[in-house]
Amino acid sequence: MPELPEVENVKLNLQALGVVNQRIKAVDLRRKDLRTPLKKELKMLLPGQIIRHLERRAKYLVFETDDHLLLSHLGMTGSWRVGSSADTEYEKHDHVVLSFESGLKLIFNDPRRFGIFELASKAKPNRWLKHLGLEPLSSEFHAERLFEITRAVKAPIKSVLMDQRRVVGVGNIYASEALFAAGVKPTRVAGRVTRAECELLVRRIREILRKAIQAGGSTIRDYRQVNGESGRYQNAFAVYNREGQACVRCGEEGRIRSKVIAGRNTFWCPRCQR
DNA sequence: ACCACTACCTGAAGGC
DNA sequence: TGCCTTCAGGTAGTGG
Repeated sequence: MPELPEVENVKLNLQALGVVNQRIKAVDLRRKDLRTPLKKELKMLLPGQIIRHLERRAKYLVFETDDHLLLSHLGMTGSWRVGSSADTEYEKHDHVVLSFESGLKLIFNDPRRFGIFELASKAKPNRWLKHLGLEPLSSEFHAERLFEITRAVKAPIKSVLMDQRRVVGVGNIYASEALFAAGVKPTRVAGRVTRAECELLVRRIREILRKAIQAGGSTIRDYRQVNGESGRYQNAFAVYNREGQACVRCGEEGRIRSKVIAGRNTFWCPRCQR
């Protein structure tokens, strides 16, 4: 997916469009399900509600309205784009349309339909949010904390970074990139990563996520900013999808290796990462 | 309890 | 050109 920087970028784009404080006019569900059913309650309960607040939690967009929470997850291929009430043409895989009284329209497109669009209660813990771990850009995410949560773990450090119950927002791309930047090999048993390395990992993860947000995220294929433009951070990848290429740090030809870890293709430089 | 692996779905790219 | 296989920003669920 869309990892933290992409979702954060969508949030910032929507905030800049002035979605907060707008009143929802209609919710158009153009099919019956994404990863989970698109329930009729969305159509019944949302019109008339004002969006009071919009935040990102992990890789979820959380719209807070007067009486509800509205959760949006982009899955692997989801994107929100702007339209206006004048638009009546839809594209393939446009599954949800949120219309506002101002005339603004938001359209959710998701070819693979791994995304989620659901109502949640303000009062009760939500099934999607309740097991989420540390926000990497918050102060709760620091070297000592990462050191603690990795101690008993025998799985590779990359799995911990991607495990949303431990650290949220870091997905397959940024895990490889952060491990490279910190000089830590993705296959290292998490429990054997040193304090000093945790220090470096925390710093690099933060740095890379921030830079990626500033670049509008990474577009591999489907992800788009809300204005339809691609992100730009894919141009800054040091290792992701660069198997066999020269390492940007040590310069040696044919250095970047890849291997499946935690079910996902993983990239690293065996010379720069230990 | 932990960890690796599968399934969910569509479309693009590569091999033949 | 076309058919077949593989792979892709995620993650809940499973089975060892």
